[in-house]
Amino acid sequence: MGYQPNAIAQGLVKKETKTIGLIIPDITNPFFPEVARGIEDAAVEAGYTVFLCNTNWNAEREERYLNVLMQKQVDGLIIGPSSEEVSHLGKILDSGIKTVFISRAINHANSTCIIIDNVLGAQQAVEYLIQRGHRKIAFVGGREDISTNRERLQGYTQALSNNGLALDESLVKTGSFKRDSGYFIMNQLLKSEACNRPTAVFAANDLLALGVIQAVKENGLSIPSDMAVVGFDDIEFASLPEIQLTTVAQPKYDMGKLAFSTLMELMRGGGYSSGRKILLDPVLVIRETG
Amino acid sequence: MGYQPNAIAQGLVKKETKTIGLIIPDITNPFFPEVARGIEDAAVEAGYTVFLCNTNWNAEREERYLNVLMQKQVDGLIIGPSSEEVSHLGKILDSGIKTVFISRAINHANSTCIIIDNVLGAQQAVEYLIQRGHRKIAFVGGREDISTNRERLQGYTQALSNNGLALDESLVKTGSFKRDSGYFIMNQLLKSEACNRPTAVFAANDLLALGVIQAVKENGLSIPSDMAVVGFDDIEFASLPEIQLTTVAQPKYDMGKLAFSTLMELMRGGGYSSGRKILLDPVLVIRETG
DNA sequence: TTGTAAGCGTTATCAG
DNA sequence: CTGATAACGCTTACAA
Repeated sequence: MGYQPNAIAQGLVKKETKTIGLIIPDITNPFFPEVARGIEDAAVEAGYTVFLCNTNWNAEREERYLNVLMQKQVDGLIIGPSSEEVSHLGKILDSGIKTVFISRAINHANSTCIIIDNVLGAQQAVEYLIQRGHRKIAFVGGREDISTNRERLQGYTQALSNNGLALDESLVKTGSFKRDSGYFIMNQLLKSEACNRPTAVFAANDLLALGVIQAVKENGLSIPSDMAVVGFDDIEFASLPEIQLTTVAQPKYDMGKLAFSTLMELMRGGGYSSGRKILLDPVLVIRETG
Repeated sequence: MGYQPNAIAQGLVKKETKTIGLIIPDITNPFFPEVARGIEDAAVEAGYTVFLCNTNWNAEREERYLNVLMQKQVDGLIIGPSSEEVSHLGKILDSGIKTVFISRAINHANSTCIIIDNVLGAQQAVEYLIQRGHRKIAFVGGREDISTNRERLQGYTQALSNNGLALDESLVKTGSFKRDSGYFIMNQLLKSEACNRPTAVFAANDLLALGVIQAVKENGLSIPSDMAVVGFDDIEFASLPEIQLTTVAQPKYDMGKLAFSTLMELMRGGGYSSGRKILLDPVLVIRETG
């Protein structure tokens, strides 16, 4: 007869809200909506509502969302951390609220996280480039303080040294994980004498790669003959016929599903899964830009 | 001293949760993240937390989210409806919860909504195509039962009749608002005899246009000489140098900000803004596909 | 089986 | 001005 139970009062007594919070750094990067969809599909199926919060790579905003969600007694949290500044994140862990980290680990002993093997992925990408004959390969990265970036950089340097190539610091540039940053960095890289220029670029994500490609084309060079470009993530647009970006694919949607089921285990009290690090395998998708 | 007020108990007595719900049909379509960001930025500034829910164009899921959000006593709701089936939406309005509809109006007397003039936008796009000499222009639409689609179709037919062109039913096709749907429809359209083929396509959104373009290219035709394509929305990827999609732009981010400030007015009890329909102006962005 | 009372963590009100 | 207390709407446990 039109009666709606009041979930607030319910939550007060049951100490369970059938609600989880999802915090991501950039809803505008197609990578995150894809994992969010995986999480949401799994959550809906299990009777949960997910509250998606976007921090815009802003640590303050992240902390604020964290507090609000905790106050609101969400039963669990899935966080794609926007910084390595773990002081506020550590507080969460210690407060006992069930949390799963995605896409990047944080420095906390028993944090549960689901990440991709960034080192391996980057290494595969760069080794592929080397195989194709490239010797001067640039690294165009995102934010320096983000582990994702550090790990992909590590894979890059590892691939170089595995193949007896020296690391040229002038070919390593970082900015933010956005398209305009890739565009800006690549334009800088192209300013140097033609003989010192890289012949290939490994970009730390697809958005950066898209910016790199734009800069390359605007400078009258063609891809991949003058400049090979490889990205990371395999967002949907990477497969467009006009783009055909060679990139390291992450299982985005499945990562989301896995994140929720792992959180579910945690919430059900399966303490054994706490502190678990789940490492997923990347796969290099070869298309036409590199 | 580490004390966190319990927002649940607070909400119970204060009947205010400093929380709003945002329901959108497809987080995977870059159009929505962009408006969500506008909403979120405005909300955070005003001390609100926004709970983003993605219905996947699924009316059942929409209703479910609606109920949960109502139970949770969100102070307000911003909804991008995923269907015109307003029975459950009407219930919401009648329950008195402050609501702003975005991107499509619903059939309810005093609903407040922020929409773009779809008829005008489509008309501009198609008239541009006619101006460029096209006589056989196809309409590739999204879901038939969505007003957005109907209105854009209406603009299309209006542009034709304004210019003394007959409406050819065989050139009007609808599916869903996704890329694969555009791809599928265009392939069908290209099956007909070359002489009956359209020379231009107006797609009801950019995702569809991207699918159309893919089909056209795979059939060995070039754009825009063999087939001109115009989209709708102006998502970020439309401006990529490889894409350069001609499209009808919507002020996505500002639409989000406006949606929140309008909701704020409603929540503050400014009854005068209830039932208001805010109609935004589209602008045709001419690039290289048409 | 049906009904009543206690308590969840706040805030707001009303005596003192 | 301060400190005790009712009330918010529900669930659950226990008594009738």
